[in-house]
Amino acid sequence: MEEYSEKQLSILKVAERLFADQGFHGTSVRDIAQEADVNIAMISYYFGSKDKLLETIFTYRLEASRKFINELLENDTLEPLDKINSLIDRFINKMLGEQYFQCIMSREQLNSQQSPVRDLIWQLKGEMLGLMQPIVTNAQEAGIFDKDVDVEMLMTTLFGTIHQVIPAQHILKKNAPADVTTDEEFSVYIKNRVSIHLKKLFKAILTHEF
Amino acid sequence: MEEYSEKQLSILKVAERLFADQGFHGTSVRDIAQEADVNIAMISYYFGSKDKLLETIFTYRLEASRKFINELLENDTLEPLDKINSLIDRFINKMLGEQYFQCIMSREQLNSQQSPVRDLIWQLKGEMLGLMQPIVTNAQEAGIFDKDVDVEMLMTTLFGTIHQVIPAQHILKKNAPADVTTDEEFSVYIKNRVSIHLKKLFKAILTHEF
DNA sequence: GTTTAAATTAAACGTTTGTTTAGTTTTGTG
DNA sequence: CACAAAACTAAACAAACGTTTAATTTAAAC
Repeated sequence: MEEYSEKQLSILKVAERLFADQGFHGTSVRDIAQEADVNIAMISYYFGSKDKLLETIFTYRLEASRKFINELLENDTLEPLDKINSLIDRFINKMLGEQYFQCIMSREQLNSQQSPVRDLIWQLKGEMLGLMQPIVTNAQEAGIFDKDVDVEMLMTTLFGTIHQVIPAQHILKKNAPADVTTDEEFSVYIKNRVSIHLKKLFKAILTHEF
Repeated sequence: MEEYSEKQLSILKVAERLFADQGFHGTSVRDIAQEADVNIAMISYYFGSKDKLLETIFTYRLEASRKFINELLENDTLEPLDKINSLIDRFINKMLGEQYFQCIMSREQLNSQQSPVRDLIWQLKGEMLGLMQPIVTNAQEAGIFDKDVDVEMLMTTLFGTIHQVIPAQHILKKNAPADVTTDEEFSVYIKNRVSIHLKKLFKAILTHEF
């Protein structure tokens, strides 16, 4: 784990935003350099290449995701459903808190030809499945959760819903209550709405209660 | 609605696949021309430009989607839940049957700067919400569905789950039963698995039954 | 068979791409 | 101050990009 200078962090931040908004190939290093207010050559100088820059963003973000997963594992005192609910809220907060990166992930996971970045994505997804699976299995054996649950599909729904909410925010903003005006208010509003929705979904499927 | 020659259709087909696999900016017109076995100049000759080519793919596919929606509206004799189930199955079949195009949609809906293509996507999504909303509302008034349902989020989950399944198929293929070997068998298997999952989800949320 | 339009081609167009070079400035150290 | 290493810059690089041109072949109509 390296440390990055302010300038490097500025490049990473700008690159993440532009890659999210316009795609990797839709963003030129000149765009990045201009918005980050650095010389073009600095990007190669710091990160080696444009590809390596993307990889740097990924290792940087995914390292944080690993920490995030390990923190989730420590909450071992909660009831199974509370554990699931806590997990849902944390996922929503994490993913909506790094929307630019999640956009890049959405894009990169679609690439057919395998790449270092693509491999990292699916490896992490596997780890997240491995996080939820035992919680569900244990609760099933304790007779708390329904036996007949497709956990892999449930995770797909969790990620899919959040990944779908991110680009849909323009639309959701229009239909939001009138008292939601600022960006911060909307952020709270949308997180809460997704949270309620997903918790209801999971509870219904896992416990057959409402 | 125009008719396209075999050569034009060949270009459209190849372009759709490559745009899905590598992204729009990640695919060059030379790539498309080579794989479609036509001269590079033919793409501009037929479609005007690379951008127009993408737009052509969209108008072509979205026209079919409109027909698809109208067909759904005709099934007016079914019970509300059967109507929802039919809708789920048709969506799964449609979207998994045109996976390349759905990949392109997944990518393009992430673009921040508005474009003809982006507008078309969200317009269609609005229409699909408008398709499901009355079904749910009517059943709610008849006391068949739960009053407290976030239909917009439910649609988000529907699309999100299917859009997430598409790139996850490599992984899901590994964990598939041993008797699923051919591509056709896997296609049936995965459609069925998603169908069961989503129907269960919708039934639980809408009717509080299992 | 001749003529006219459409289809097709190879080559070239001017940009833009990511990257590198060679030179300059800044920084830190003895 | 002197000096070496790091940081930074403007310019140039070759390659790839989407598009157009001008010439040629094919097809259709009379």
